[in-house]
Amino acid sequence: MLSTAGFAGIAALIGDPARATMLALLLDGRALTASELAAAAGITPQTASAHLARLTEAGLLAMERQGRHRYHRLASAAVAQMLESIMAVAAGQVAVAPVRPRTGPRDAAMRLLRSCYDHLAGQVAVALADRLAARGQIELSPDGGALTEAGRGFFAEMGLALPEARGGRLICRPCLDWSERRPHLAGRLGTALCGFCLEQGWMRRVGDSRAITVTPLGWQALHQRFALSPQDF
Amino acid sequence: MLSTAGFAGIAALIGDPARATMLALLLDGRALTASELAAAAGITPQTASAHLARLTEAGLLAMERQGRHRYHRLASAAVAQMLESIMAVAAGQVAVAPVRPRTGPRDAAMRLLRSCYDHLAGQVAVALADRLAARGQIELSPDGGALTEAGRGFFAEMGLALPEARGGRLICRPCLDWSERRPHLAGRLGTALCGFCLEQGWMRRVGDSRAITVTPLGWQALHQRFALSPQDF
DNA sequence: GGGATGCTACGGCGCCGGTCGAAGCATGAC
DNA sequence: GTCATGCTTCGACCGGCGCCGTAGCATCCC
Repeated sequence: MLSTAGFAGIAALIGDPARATMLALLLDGRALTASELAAAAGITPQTASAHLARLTEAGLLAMERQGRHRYHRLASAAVAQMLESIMAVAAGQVAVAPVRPRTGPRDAAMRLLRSCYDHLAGQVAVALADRLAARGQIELSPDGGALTEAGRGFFAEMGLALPEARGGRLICRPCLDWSERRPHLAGRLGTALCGFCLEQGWMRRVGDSRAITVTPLGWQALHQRFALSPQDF
Repeated sequence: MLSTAGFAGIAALIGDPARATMLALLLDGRALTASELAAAAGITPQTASAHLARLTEAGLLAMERQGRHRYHRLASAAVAQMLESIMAVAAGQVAVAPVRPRTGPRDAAMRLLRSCYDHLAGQVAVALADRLAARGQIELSPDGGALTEAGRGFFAEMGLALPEARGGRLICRPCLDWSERRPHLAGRLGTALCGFCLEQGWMRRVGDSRAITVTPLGWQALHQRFALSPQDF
């Protein structure tokens, strides 16, 4: 077959626990240094260096040098989507397993709200998508989605600049959440909405994790715009 | 992190060349026996048996016994989509590599038209999607897609029964083609269209490969309905 | 029944690759 | 200049896993 070799090679790269941890850490779209990634994966810098070189060589990561630091990030959205789809399958088989692994408070924050490459994921993100769908502002299915005229007006009134897609239609790609197992907003609309929430000060990244917190101003806005309150979660 | 362990485990399973070959072979959605898969992967039946047991255990494959045969197939569409997304990334890095691996006639047939789990892929499939988009019968983007009113009428006139999605909208998920690097029709519409072409005798599966050929009747229909001719490829 | 076929369980061999220690280069701080 | 920091390269160790041979179990044919 044409691409079986490269196919298995890519998967094998992701298959190593240390590399998988680093890739998962980069899934929020930010760029991290080799040292940070090494510490996160629990390996020495020299080992991480070899891993990062292979990942970059394979086209999964992109690297840019800045002074004596070298920042590594995911090479493309296609890579992020691949990682997400693997996580979705992995989460599915966890659900089959009888043992539900103990989840600490850090995981709780991650499950509530987090960044997913360039958009929002977690309970809040799923709830947002649900509200929009219930109001007929978007239409979602496992296979695709669309923004309705009502939705277009809603976002315009909110002050969110909506990029146009070919054909005059805005696109929202559903992204299967590994914790919720429900689709949420990705695509151009998901990216725009995520950026808007951060710019407006509604949400803030937490430390060096993928977790995101909603600010008091954010809860006010979510309540007003989406009828969502903290006690809903 | 919650799912890093299982995440790497899934990828490691796909990372082995023998298992990757078997999974790629099952990507057309059919169920094959352990012996067939062993022969395709170039390993002995006992080795294949161990591989298949692990893949089934992990929830990637489903197995059903029928007499003294045991048929293995992909466990879900989520698994198929995961494999496709990995192939898309793998194909992308091949394009970066300067060496274009030699492709035989079998690969040529695969590139022209093949099945992709439950829908069509390859040059013909991409051309079909292009025609529909150019006529305004569907709207495609890397993130999602939708069937327009014009498209709904077109398929109804053709005699294709269209399943309804929630919200009254039909969904066509774009699926990035590993050979063409362009989106083609997946989702409910893609599945329905693939089944329709096979039922009408427009296309036929070739042997035990994923390749699909267009019958003379099929070329006639493709010319009439989509203005596509064999010399277009 | 006897024999053939499809598949699986067990044991041992061999090797790929992940790991770290030590050393070598860069870049920046002073 | 001298030193410190961040990262990479090299060499060697070794654990894990893919592989097959042999044997055992289930199913079908005659």
